[in-house]
Amino acid sequence: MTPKVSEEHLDARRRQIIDAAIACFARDGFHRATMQDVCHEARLSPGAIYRYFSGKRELIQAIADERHAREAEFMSRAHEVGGGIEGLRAFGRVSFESLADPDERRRRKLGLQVWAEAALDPAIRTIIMRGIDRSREVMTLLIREAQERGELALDLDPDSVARAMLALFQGFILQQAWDERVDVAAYLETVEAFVDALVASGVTAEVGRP
Amino acid sequence: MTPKVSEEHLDARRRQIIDAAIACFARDGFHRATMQDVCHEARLSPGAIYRYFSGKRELIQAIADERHAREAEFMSRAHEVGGGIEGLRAFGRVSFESLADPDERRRRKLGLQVWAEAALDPAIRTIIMRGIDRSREVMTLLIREAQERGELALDLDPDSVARAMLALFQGFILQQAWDERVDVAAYLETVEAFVDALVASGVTAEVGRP
Amino acid sequence: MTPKVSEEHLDARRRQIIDAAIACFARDGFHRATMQDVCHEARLSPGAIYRYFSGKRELIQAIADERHAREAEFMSRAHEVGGGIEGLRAFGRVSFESLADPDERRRRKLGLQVWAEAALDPAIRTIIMRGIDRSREVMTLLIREAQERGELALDLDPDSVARAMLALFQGFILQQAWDERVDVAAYLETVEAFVDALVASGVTAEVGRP
Amino acid sequence: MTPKVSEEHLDARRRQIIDAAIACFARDGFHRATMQDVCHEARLSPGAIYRYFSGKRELIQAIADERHAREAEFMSRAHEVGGGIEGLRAFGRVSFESLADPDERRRRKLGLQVWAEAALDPAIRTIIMRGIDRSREVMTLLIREAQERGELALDLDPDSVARAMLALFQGFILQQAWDERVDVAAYLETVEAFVDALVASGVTAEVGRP
DNA sequence: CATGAATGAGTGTTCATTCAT
DNA sequence: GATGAATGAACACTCATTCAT
Repeated sequence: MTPKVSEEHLDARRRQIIDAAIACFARDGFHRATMQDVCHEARLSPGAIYRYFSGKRELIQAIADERHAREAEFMSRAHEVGGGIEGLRAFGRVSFESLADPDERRRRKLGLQVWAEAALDPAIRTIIMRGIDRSREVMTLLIREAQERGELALDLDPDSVARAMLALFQGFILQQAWDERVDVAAYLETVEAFVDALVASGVTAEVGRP
Repeated sequence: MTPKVSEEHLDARRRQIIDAAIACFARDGFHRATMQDVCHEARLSPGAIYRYFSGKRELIQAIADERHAREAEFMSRAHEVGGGIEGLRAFGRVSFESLADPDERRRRKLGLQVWAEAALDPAIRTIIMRGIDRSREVMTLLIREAQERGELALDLDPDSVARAMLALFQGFILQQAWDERVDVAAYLETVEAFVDALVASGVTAEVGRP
Repeated sequence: MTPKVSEEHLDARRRQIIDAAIACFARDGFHRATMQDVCHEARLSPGAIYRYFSGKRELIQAIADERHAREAEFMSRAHEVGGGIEGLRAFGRVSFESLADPDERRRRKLGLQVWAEAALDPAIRTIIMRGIDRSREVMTLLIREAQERGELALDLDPDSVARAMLALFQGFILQQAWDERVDVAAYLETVEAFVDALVASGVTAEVGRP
Repeated sequence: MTPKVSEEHLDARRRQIIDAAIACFARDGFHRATMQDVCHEARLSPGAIYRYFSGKRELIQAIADERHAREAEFMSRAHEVGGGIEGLRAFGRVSFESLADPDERRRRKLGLQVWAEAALDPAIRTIIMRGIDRSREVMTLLIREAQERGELALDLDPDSVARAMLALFQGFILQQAWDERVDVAAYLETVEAFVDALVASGVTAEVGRP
């Protein structure tokens, strides 16, 4: 009647399985990787895995969920730093810096599989959209703040700018998934130059007005 | 004695099969879509399809190849318009305008599957990289031209800028794959605002120097 | 109404197809060799082949039939030479000498496929049994003649001796199918020594009787 | 925690599958018999069978391997009886007596399929040659022994005689595969008469020499 | 709780055969 | 007569999932 196994044990098992699944899915993709592969990687039997997850689909969703939670964490950290342009910059820096970690890079590669799956499976889409929409909202907020502070031109559509900032990150993830050697630092510098230019032109425009 | 069907017939069959495959793969993904699905969609028997393609893998590669060819066509069109910033702008416009076509949007959605596959399968990667690297090279060239003409700041790394421009496009494809309702026009306007800002700040910097 | 194509043409086509089939079946076996293989080997289309043979099965049967005819020819040649032991010896020599020809060896290898098929398919069995039973009958006859002439002991069962002589040939075919290097001449010599011994002991027994 | 089934269970399953395969393959041949047939015969699912054998090919090889092991057993039994001619005779008797068992006869019929396959597939060839070469070596040894003891003429080539003895057995297997009704006892008697004759003529020759 | 043997529907693919041209 | 594109019923094999132990 009372739980025979501690809560920690259960959590540890879940972690063990999710980590194994991440390893397998990142290596071979969701569809080529088999549940047997995950079992071997986790050093667990199929029965054990099916005790924690109802099936492959749920395992994929759990992984997508994890990514979303991590994304949300980045969000909050960015917001702590400050508002307006400064917050936006912090957000970008935090995001790109994470790509230096090879472990995170592997996760991102898996993230690409999730993105593709999201385009086909509404359940996955809902999960990842929660994270991405949240990011966009935070950025939209920061952009509006920047506009209010006069750091950014008022005629820019905050939502589109947020989408563009997001695209600059997502596109880089793609390019890095295909070729590990791309220079993160140089790219980040360029992204910051974009922001600088946007700010500069905004100010100029402001100043230029009578 | 010569019932050999015409070359056109053969080409038409190939098209028929590829179109059916695109429909199926875009709907269900490469892995969930079965060859039987493709057969039904193409109203052809398995044997017929295997006469034109050696297997599912080759079908996927043929589709990836097509995308690459289409991409290359966009390239050349952009280059015709002009050099420097003007060429870059044309390139963006042509690319984004294509996204208005619902048929092209379906293809882009499938393209996302190809991107994910490319991260796992070197053969697919090679195919799509041909197209993407070509795009990047053309853009890098246009950016260098713009720098020489004084349209763009000299301290920008042309390759990274090209990557960023590409990312602005790729990221948008992603976002559109998840939510069809995103506003293409507004996004394009913002991307152009980015370019304007970059040009403006480059000129200013130039002018500002003694 | 009148045949547009000469009888010779038809026969030539049949030969062309059978030869191609022999080549393919000897190389890969009946089951692994495809009708397409036969088509390529014969430089003919499937439609053409199906005009001459109703299917793969009939093609196999036609090949088995050919072997039977060839076997029957050996028979008659052996009988021409003479009766009794001399005929038996001639029969053996003719049979084994044919194995020196590499082309015939290839045919024999195919013959092994036919033997295996005969154990499963009554139609094939009937065909090959016609040839083999005929051989046995001829040999039984020769053995009886030899017994009547006092060349062979009377207590030998003619049918069993014929079976044994046949087995000495068939077993060698098998061994040669697995290893081409076996020494035909040495083997033939041994078989003849067997016959000599049989004759010698038969004579001795005869002489030994009061 | 330890639901790992016993080693015996695993062995029993292997047997169950091999027996089912033998039944199917003997009935329809390797190529006409489907894995589904084997599944039904074994009352097991495809997945279960593929847990024990990697494919149809391995199943065939396992069956060939079994035959080889059985052959080797006959060998050793024959050798126990004695050396020289007596051993050779024992060898023949043991081999032919086994053919009285209908179960063994079914296995021999399947053996014919293996022989045919061996002529095409080097892997199968290697397996069966191990058994057959071993038999030949043992027989060659016995023949040499017989020659040393003066039981057999010295001018006989031991290897060829061994081949001939083997052929007498193999050829009979063939003939029995096509027609079950052949008289094993009569044939064995004839084979023994051959050996008697060989011995008699050898001794005579020996004695006849000054 | 965990195991892993077993399931069986479903996969990509083949190939003997047909038939419009 | 001949062609070869097309058919479609199998085929060998896989793998997510279950359940007796």
